[in-house]
Amino acid sequence: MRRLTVQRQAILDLINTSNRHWDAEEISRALGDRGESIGIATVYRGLAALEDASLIASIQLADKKRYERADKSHHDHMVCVECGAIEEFTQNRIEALQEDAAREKGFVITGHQLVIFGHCIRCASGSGGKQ
Amino acid sequence: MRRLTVQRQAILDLINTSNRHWDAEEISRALGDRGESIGIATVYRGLAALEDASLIASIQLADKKRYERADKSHHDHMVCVECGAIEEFTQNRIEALQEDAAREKGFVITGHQLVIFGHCIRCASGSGGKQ
DNA sequence: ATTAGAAGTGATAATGGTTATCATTCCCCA
DNA sequence: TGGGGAATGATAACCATTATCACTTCTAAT
Repeated sequence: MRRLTVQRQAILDLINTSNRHWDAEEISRALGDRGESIGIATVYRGLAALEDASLIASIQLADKKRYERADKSHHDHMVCVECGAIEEFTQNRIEALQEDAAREKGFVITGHQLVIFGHCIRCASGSGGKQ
Repeated sequence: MRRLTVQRQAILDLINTSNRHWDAEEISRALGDRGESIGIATVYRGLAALEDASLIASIQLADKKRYERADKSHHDHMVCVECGAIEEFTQNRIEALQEDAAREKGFVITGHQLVIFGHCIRCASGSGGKQ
C-alpha cells in the first residue's frame, strides 16, 4: 500500500473500532450510513491493500471473505452454521502441531486457516441465535 | 441421495480411483475424455449428493471447492501457494485440542477445516513445482 | 404390467462476490 | 510547478455455482 487515503482510513477506522467480522458490502453500507460513502470497487481495493499491509486480518469463508482487526493476538474461528455467528478461540498448541506437520513434509508455512463449524451455544440450546 | 445413477457412479468411480483433489470442471472434462460426458449442472448436483452421502469428501478453497475420496482416514491439507499442490497430513492431537476449544465455548462441532498455506518442498527448494 | 409421482438430467439463464477496465482525480517530489 | 504514479468510482466482465424448466427415468402401489 503506497497511500493511506481518506477512504482507506475510513475503512480501517470502521474495522478497528469494532469486534465484528465484516464483508465488503457491510463496510460499504456502514460507511454510507455515516455519510462517508465509498465506491464498492474502492472498498475491495482498500480491504486488499490494508490486509496486505497487515493493518487488518481476514478469514475466507465459503461464500465470501470477512475482515477484522489485526491488533489482536492470533486466533482461529468457530462459525455457527445456524445463525452465522463467528467466535474466536486460541489454542497455541495447535499452532505448534501445525509446525510439526509442516516440517515433516518440508513445507514452509506462510499462513493457515482453521475454522470449526457447528452450533453455537445459543443455537444448540434452542434459544435461537443472532437476532 | 435417493439414486446412485450412472452419472453419479461415473463421478464416484473417477474420484475413487485417484488421489487427486478434483474441481467440478476437471471432473466434467475427465469424464468427457473417457466418453462419459455429463452436463455440468449434473456434475455439481452429483458431487453435492455424493458428499451428502459421505461417499466423497471435499475441501473449500478460496476460489472453488475440491473433491476427493472419502475412504481415507481423516486428514487436513497443506496447499502450496506457488504451484497449487495439495498435500495431506494427519495430526490427531489437533483434533482433540479443537474439541477442547469447542467445549469451552459450549460449541457443538459438526465439522472443521484446517488448511496450511505455504511453499511445498519442491517450490521451496527452487526446483519448481507442478509442471 | 400400468401408471402416477418423485427424482434426475441437461441446456441455459441467473446469481453473487470479486476483479478488470478506463477515464478522471489526487498527491508526491524532482 | 508540473509530470507521473497511485487511487477513485462507475460499470463491465469474470467465474464458480445455483436456479429454472422441459423432459426423461425410476419406483412403488395398484
